[in-house]
Amino acid sequence: MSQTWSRSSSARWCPTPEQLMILEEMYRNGARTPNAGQIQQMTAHLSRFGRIEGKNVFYWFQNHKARERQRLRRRLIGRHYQLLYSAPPPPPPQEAEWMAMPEADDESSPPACHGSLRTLELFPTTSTGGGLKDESTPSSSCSAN
Amino acid sequence: MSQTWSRSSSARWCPTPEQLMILEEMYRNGARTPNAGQIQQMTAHLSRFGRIEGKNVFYWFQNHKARERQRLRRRLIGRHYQLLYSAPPPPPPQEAEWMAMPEADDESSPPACHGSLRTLELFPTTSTGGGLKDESTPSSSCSAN
DNA sequence: GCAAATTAATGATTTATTCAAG
DNA sequence: CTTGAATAAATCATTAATTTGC
Repeated sequence: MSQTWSRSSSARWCPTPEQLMILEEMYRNGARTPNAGQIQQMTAHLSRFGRIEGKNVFYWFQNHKARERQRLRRRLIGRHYQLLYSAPPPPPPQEAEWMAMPEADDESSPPACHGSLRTLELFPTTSTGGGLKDESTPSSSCSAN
Repeated sequence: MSQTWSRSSSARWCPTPEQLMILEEMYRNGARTPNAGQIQQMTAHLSRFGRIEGKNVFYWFQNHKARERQRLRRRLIGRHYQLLYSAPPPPPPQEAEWMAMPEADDESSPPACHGSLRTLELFPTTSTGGGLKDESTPSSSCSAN
């Protein structure tokens, strides 16, 4: 798409310092994925400092968020886990009854860190709810939704 | 409580990048609520990359599923509140109205900087409701950063 | 000091997910 | 099982920094 924007219109929006400042401020204040209404307002106000459209604001937040995350991720990947084993059986049951858990909470380990690898081998995990046999799993056959 | 998990050995399982990747891959492949047999297999394979127990796998799936759901739910409800006409051409090149997002927030958890916030004057919500207009300062000097 | 070449940032598009509805 | 809604991730493309040679 070599759009020969011979015209003067910049091919793409270029934020003015003021706009950028405001955007960053909003981001710092928690704005992460503004909705249509918010974007409209933001755009309306930002346009006082230069030409800007809603999509620019939308994209800006998308990119900013994604890249911020990306950077964190990269800096964080330097961390090697491998803390080794921790034998003591935590509060939960052993591997024989844990399946009995009716309701697992929803706050324990935030799967945060990601790694970088691109080769996984999965065995046919057919979750057809009948493929495998559950040996000891007593009651509660947690039926998937 | 009784156990004084000194430091080191994290009291709770901490997935290695490889394990996390494999788990996510399995999730993507459809595994949502693996049964005992499946969990055993998964655990067996995952243990090649670090210490892990069946309950860890079980909990991981429970939490992952629950969080995905929660996240989506949040988006949808946020949308429901002001989903009047929000058209969705954010990605598309066409410029019209763009999208509608849930609400501002984050889950990626930026390092910190949340605590005290500051009274950011997010523009007085004056022109609320339609005053969409962007145009002013045609050629803005692109110079930021 | 400047201009071409190279690299780094970052705006804009496309693609792949997710869960929920029908 | 298929489709709808809405991203976020991955990718493309263009602008700005910088590096280099003169």
